[in-house]
Amino acid sequence: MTQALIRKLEAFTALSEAEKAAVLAAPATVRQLEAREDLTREGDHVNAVNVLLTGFALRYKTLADGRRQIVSIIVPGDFCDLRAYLLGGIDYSLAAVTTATVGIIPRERLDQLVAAHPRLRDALTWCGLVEEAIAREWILNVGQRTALERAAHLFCELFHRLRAVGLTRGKRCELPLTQTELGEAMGLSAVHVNRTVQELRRLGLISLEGRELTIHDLPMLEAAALFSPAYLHLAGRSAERLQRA
Amino acid sequence: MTQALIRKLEAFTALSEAEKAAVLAAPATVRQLEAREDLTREGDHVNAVNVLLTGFALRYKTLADGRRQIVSIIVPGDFCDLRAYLLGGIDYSLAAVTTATVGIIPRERLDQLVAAHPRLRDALTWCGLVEEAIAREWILNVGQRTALERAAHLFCELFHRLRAVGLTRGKRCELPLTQTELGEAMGLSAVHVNRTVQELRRLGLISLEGRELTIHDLPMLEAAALFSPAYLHLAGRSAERLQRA
DNA sequence: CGCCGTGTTGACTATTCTCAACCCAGGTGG
DNA sequence: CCACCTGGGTTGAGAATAGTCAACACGGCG
Repeated sequence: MTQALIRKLEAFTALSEAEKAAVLAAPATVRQLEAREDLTREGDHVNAVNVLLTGFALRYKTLADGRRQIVSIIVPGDFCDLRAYLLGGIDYSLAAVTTATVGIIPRERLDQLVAAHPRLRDALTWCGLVEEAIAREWILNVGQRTALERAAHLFCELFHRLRAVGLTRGKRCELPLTQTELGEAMGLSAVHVNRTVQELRRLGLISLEGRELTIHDLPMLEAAALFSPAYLHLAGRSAERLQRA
Repeated sequence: MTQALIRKLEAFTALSEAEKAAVLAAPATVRQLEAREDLTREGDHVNAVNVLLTGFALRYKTLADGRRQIVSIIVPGDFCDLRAYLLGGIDYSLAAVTTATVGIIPRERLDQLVAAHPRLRDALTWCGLVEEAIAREWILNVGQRTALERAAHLFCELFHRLRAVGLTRGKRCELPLTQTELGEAMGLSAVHVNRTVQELRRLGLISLEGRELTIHDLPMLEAAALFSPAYLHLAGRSAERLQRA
């Protein structure tokens, strides 16, 4: 069930069988989330680390008057709150989009894990760095890209991330967000998202129907998005490259 | 010279004299940067960790056609590239705004440091989490806030962060960014920044002249910005609170 | 059968951008 | 010592992107 996580970690470094087994065994319990259910609210304090196993989730922040911004999309294999137990209180909320399952790794268990398998510590740190890199790209996205570029970019990112954990089928992948939610992720109104998506369809770049995204021409979509996958750091095995150096 | 860093870390946990001494001694060398000089470029690979000791710096990303987005403002005590040696290549560039000095901590030295003082490892991880929290708030900023709110928010954040490391004098602090740069940080054009700053002045909330920012009424400015300092995680000593729990 | 959530469309508005000009202070070279 | 040049800040006018409001369509579910 933590397959996706292992697959992701292996983009950083090859894992031994013992390490893989340790990761697989890490979650003490698994929790089921209903669609729309909150896992965490702003201000909560956590003492475990949650890994998303199946489904989609959103990390979001709200303003006092209700405006909401989605600050990350969480897909299987992603951590919901890596190391967040070090913070006094969490600064975001986290909600499931679809029904979802999360693996709960208690803090002590994580400590044991990295003590027993030192390379996993680096792997987890790397996960945090990638998350941060994605956040930076999102700042660029909302700050500089036009609506069309923004939407195209979001679709490219999601597709690459899902492909990295084996959740694409050919040119297709799941995309269970409503247009309102897509708008909250891109800093656009729902109406404008609708028109923008239609434009991408009209250009023959994508189809989006029934919670499923089809990318007809990924290179073209990437060009339209000014997308370059480097920031996802999935290109492979940076740990190994380091060793050789 | 790493005073600011120590001060910041102490917002997470009280440090022993030995730990403070270790942090002070961490930088193997100090490098001087000219105003506008790049420390890092997209794609670079680093094998050390740089701490900003004096001056201001910017982390930024660019689009193929030249659009530029500043993704973080780095003030004394902040890391320029914490743990970035784990990445295959860096996904951002980093430039000094003013003349600046950075302390260079080689990777091995950092490893020794956290091995000798385990609590410092958590402190550094905490720094990374705070950085990430700031990035999330910036997504919210560009995604949802109006131009006026955005500018007010940026000023509030900077003031709080500088105050935390002892770099404010009463209601004043340095702010050496040009209006063009402020625009690149907020996703606004330089012209619009100008009009927005004037509006904040007209409201009597701030003065901004000669690279110096004065906040006449911080509570009012915070209200105008929908600012709440929780995300900066400076409220103190989360490590201690954890222990008591 | 009717309701609700989501997607779609049109008409109008408004925030923000672009372009272009101008000002001013500080630094440089003659 | 002064002329000039440059980088930043400021202003105005017009254009464009994106937002708002309101209505309607459609499908699934109670």
